[in-house]
This record gives sequence, C-alpha cells and structure tokens, in this order.
Amino acid sequence: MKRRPHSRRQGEAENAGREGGRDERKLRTRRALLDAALQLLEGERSFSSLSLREVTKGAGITPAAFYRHFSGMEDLGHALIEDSFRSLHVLMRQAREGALPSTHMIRASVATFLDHVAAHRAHFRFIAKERFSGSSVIRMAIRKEIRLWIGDLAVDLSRFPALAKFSAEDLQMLAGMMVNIVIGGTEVLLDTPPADTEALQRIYRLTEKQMRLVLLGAALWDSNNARADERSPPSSTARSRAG
Amino acid sequence: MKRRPHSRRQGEAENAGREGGRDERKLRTRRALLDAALQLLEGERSFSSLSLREVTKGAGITPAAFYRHFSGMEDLGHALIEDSFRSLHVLMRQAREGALPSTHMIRASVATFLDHVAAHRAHFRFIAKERFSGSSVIRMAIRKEIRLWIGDLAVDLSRFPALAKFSAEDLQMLAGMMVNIVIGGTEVLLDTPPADTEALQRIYRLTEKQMRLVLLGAALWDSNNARADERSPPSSTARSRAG
DNA sequence: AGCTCCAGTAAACGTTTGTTTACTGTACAC
DNA sequence: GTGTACAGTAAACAAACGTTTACTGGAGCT
Repeated sequence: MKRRPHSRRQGEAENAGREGGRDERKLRTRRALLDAALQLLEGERSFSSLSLREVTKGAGITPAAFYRHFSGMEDLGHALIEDSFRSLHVLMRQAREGALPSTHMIRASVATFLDHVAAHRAHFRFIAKERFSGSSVIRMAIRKEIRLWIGDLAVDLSRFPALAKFSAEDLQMLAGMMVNIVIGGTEVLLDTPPADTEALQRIYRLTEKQMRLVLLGAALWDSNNARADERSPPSSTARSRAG
Repeated sequence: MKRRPHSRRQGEAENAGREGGRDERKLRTRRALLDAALQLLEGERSFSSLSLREVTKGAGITPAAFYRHFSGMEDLGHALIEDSFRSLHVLMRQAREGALPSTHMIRASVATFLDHVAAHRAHFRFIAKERFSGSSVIRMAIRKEIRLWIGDLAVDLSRFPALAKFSAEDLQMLAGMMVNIVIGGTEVLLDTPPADTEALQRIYRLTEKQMRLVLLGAALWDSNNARADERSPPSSTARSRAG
C-alpha cells in the first residue's frame, strides 16, 4: 500500500526543480489531477457532472493512468475534501493556540476566516457546491467536519464568563449559529469577484455585524432560557411571547 | 406560443379520469417530466448530472418527445424552480393576509414553514441542491427568490414597534438572518427521514430557539448600534468588546 | 367526413463516457 | 549492470449521451 521513503540520498533532497524522484513525480500528477478537478469546478460545473476523462485531460495524462491514483471519481472527491479541510485545520489550530481573546475579537476572527476563504476559493467553492449536492458519503464527510468545527467552537465559547450559564445544548446551538453565519458569509464571498474589494469589505462587515447581533442575544439568553425551551411538554401551550 | 382554451365543452370539464383533452394530456406529460426529474433528484444525483434521456425514461416517453415541452434540461430546471416557489408564494401570501401577530408567533411561523417544507420535500431538496451547485442562471433565479423573501420579511418586521429604530440596512440584515435560520432548519430537515418524528420535533424546536435568540439580540440592537458599525473608517481601531 | 395540427415514436448520427487490456520506458534496489 | 516495480500510454469496448430526421395516429376544428 504505502511506499516507504527508503533512505533518500541526502544530497539532492531539496533541488525540487524540474524532475524529481519517482514518488515525488507520482505525487505531482496526483496533485495535477486534484487541481484539474478544482479548476473545472471553478466554472458552472458541479462535481458529480464532471467526468473522469476531462479531469485526466486537464491534468495532462491518459484516462487509464487515473486509476494509478484514485479508484474513481468518488475517491478523488474524498481527497479534495481532505485537502480542503487540512489547511483550515491548520488555521484553526493556530488561532486556538495563538492569539487569546483580544479586543476586536469578533472582527479579527471573522476577518481571519474570510481571508482564508478568499485565499482558497477553489477549495471552498468545492465544499459549498458539494455540501448539499454531492453523493451522500461526500456530503456526510463535509457535515462531519462542520460538526467538529461547531463542537470545537462550543468548547471555546464555554470558557467565556458571559456564557457560563449556557447549557451544553444551548452552547452547541450558539456555536452552530455562529458557524452558520460565517458559512453564509463564505457563500456570498465565493460569488463575489475578488477584484470587487468594496463588495468584499461589505461582506466582512455584514458577517461581523451578524455575529455581534447573535452574541448580543446570547448575553441575555440564560435569563430567558427557562421560558419555554427546556423540556417543553409535547403539544403544550407554553406561554411565550416575542416580537 | 400559448394555446387558447377555446371554449371547452361544459359538460365534461371535470371528469378528469383516464383520458383528457389534448392540452390536458400535454400538461400531464409535462408534469410527468418534472416529476421524473424530481424523483431522480431524490437520490444521490444532482440536477446537472442527470440526463435528458433518463428523465424521459422516467416520464415514460421517448427522448425526442422531450423537446415538445422544454428546449433542454436547463429549461426544465427553470420550470422546476417556478413550481417550487409557486406553492411557497401561496403559503406566504396566506400567512401575510391571514393571521396577524399572535402569541406563539415565532413558533407558529417556524412550524408553518417547516410543515410546508416537509410537505414538499422534493421541491425543496431540488432548491437546496441547486442553490450553489447549479448553472449560474439557475443559481441566480434561486437567489433572487430568496432576496425577495428577505425583502418582504423586512417590510413585515418594520411594522413591529420593537424594531422601529432599525435602519433599513439593519432590518435587511435581521431579515436575512431569520431567513438563513429557517433555511438552515430546512436543510437539516431534508435529510432527516420523515418517519423520525422525534428528530423532526428537535429540528422544529432548534430552529425556533435560534429565531428567538436572534430576536432577543435584535431587541437590544439599536442601543448598541452606534458602536463600531456605521461608517467604520478603513483599517481603524474602533474599540469594541464582546464575549 | 375530411383536413390539419401536433404529441409522441422509431431510428439513426456522431460524441463522450468508464473501464479493461497489453504495452513501454525509466527510476530504483540489488 | 541487471532485473523489477510501476506510472503512464495506446487502443479498443460496449454503453449512454444529446439531437435530428421522418413518421404515425388521434384529437379538434371546419
């Protein structure tokens, strides 16, 4: 299955110019396949509509060689998901280890994330497209990643004093809403041309604003929490007002 | 283009059993095509990946006959969007004309909408899938509908005293968030089996709760509005705290 | 009764699809 | 230097694709 590095000769490990070792070359065309798929996805196409043959054509190899790297298009789809989330994971880990709650925290977090999205448009476009449209196994993989993200965020949120009284369930909900807001911003960002900096700034500000509104609601939440939410009896007439 | 009804004989207008008039039959196979597409969409498939031929096969006609009804698959996609939103429009108009702000308003609105989604799964599944994945013209059609929906909701919201101080822009944002919440609930609902009533109830309650949290934030919004939102200078260091 | 219209059929077309087969050339281990 | 593993090639395959063409037959107007 896996090829062991086998004591690469030490001198030429970093020349990395035109040609390379055998596994290096293999990795290169593998990446070419992934890139070709992403590039085809940049347009109108959806992943499930693009064919193995055009991906290989985009990567500059023959169709049969595809099977040296992936068992089929679905396999390639999985690899794309992994690639897409890997860089995001790095970002999140840095954010978690690095800067602790600063001033401008909301603004900084939103900007950091959306910058990342803007820098990896193709990956996030793929995720956005496949989140609801792809095969169920791919959809579930994406959903799992988002769920993990929400869970991590909920843990982070639990450390804020203002949210101390949140139940675990409500923390999860709050984290879910925040993630949803950011995902919404992502989706709008993805079909805004990168050149339109004014529109991009508007998206940043809107996302940030939405985040602030939700957190504003969260600050009051626990006091209203016991109204009709927890264990509402089925078909009850719990009195609740809003508006 | 359009065929005029031409004074249908009055007696047999309602028999509607097996056979029908000529235009009636045409409408029937047209609907068969739309239904076939929706049914294929129920599974893993995405719209852009399904072929004209399998749609005609599902509808029980030959491929060539397809062109008597649509110019191509994209045309059929448009018809699907129209169908999907038509019933929603009816629902929204009823809701608007009918019940005025009641108690349980949030709960009732959420339940009404999600009931509608549950009753038209196929249509909303199609919309959810194509919202980001389809051709740009179809995507834009969906986005336009959502934008109109948000606009209508913003108008409705403007009539609430508690939101009187919202700027037009902020009202739009609030409406957008509320619509996003409902759409989020819709998307979760769509891949929950209809039989799992417990999970469905959980979705209803979660959506409702999110809505309440946002409106809670909105109740305080105007007082905090002047903090760092309106006309923040580029690359400023406006002080804002949250959490 | 006769004429017209048109939804649907049947067949053919040139492409493109996914996958398999036998092969070639070269980087690497020995 | 020799042998082998294996990434990539070339060719073939049946199947499915979108679209066009000529046709058929029944409903609907006169």
